[in-house]
Amino acid sequence: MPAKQHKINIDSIKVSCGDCSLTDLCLPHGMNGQDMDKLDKIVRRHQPYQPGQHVYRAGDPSRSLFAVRSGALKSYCTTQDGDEQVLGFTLPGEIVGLDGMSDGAYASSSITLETASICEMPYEALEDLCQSLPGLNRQMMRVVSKEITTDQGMLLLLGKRTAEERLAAFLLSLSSRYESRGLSRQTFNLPMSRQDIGNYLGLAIETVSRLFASFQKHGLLSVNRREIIILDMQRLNSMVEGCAGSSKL
Amino acid sequence: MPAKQHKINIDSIKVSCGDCSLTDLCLPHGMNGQDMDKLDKIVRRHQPYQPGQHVYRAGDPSRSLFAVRSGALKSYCTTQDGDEQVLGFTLPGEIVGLDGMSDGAYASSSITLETASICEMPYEALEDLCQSLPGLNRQMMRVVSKEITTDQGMLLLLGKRTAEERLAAFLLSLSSRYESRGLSRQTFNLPMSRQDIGNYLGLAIETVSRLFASFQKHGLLSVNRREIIILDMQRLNSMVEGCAGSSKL
DNA sequence: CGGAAAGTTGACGCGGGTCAAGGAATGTGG
DNA sequence: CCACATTCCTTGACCCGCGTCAACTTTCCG
Repeated sequence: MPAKQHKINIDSIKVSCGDCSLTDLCLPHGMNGQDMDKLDKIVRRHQPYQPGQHVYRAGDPSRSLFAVRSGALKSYCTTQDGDEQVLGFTLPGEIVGLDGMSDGAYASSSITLETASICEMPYEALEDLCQSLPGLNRQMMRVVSKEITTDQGMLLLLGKRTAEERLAAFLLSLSSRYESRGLSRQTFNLPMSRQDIGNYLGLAIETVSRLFASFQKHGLLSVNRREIIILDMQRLNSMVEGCAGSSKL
Repeated sequence: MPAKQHKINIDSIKVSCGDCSLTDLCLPHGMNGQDMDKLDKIVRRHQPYQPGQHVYRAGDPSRSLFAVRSGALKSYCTTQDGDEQVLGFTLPGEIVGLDGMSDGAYASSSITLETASICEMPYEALEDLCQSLPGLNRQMMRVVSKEITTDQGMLLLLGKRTAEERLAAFLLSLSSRYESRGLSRQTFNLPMSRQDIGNYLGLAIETVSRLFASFQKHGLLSVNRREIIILDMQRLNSMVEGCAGSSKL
């Protein structure tokens, strides 16, 4: 079975940055063909990651950024007393590994939640490329800056919002992110467990479960295990009104 | 009075990046004299900001980073329903304005808590300079990346820690940041109000007040309004054991 | 001196955490 | 194919940390 998978996937990953449908979310935004070729050369395309496989771990020497082409990742860090804090989820077209650029090692870990294909971009090569492509430099800054505002939106959520508002904001964030890559914004599958959701939102798993039940009871959602159907986008939106950064959370 | 202040301060701000004692915290880290001169040329040195004066506001077109030379800033954003979320405090040697690089406008506001002298560094000039100084480019990425890991440490704090642990972590963060710029790590003055602390840590102002009283009662601190003396660094540390990113919060 | 802003302290109640028990889906070996 | 275990999720009962409300004190500043 692994052998067969290889064959299939070697084909499917033979894609250049130019062909990738995620361009406007990923780094090459606004590049011309020639520049894209250069970027294309430094990107390493791995065979697909298995579910539960680490992309990198906290403390690993950091050498690359990773762009998700398909699948989903969970970023987290672990405290000394052993428990885990989920920092975020990465969907196709999004980038992880930014937190490794400060001191040579990743500050967090990143693990796949489902089978994923991922592009690796070594820092050094990116840096060199930035020297010749000012546009890339700016785009990288934009990505990093976006990450900061996203995290800050999350701070607001955790500091000021009720459990209900947090879950609503979380669902709307997923919805809009799926929509922006051409998928349905009403219907989608959660790639992560209740455990992960609760951890991420600073809530007990039981609270998450109760809220899903409550949302369903009030006609906001239809929930079946990990399948979500948003029935009343309006009211869901009104619950998080005033929350900044609904973009990615 | 404003006139007099002007005179005093024109003298005190006549300093080049080379002379600045904050070099290893600020951008010029590891630059040679010639490179420093170039950076020096693009830095705009303002006359001191008055307490309560905005450095920039959310929504303003973003053009520059700002390095704090003395004083202290508060960064915050405002929700649609009017309330404020404090995102962080900026001490001398630290930089704000990173969240403006993503889409041409600042996502947060920054205001002085006390009289402050601040260096302004326009993005464009920095970008140009990065083309000729690869070291600066890397250093900027490091600063931005650091900001991300800091915010993520804060997410952990808000998501998983009790009120007690949050305040302890906050005080230790201030302590180590003051120490790293040559001040006492035991004794310092809080530049911010209880209001700001509570807002930042996701706590009610009354809770903050009670915790200060409790810490004092147990011999951890001496608190007198905004003057803090840390009496038992050991035990304070043991309260936040396991929290990541105690560096800046 | 008066009025406002900042900080402290006590009483009370609720949101959501914790504990416990019980489904439902998926995997595993016989 | 079925017993059985395991993981994930749900639901109920209880209770505690911290937010809310309110009264008071202290400091600040004209």
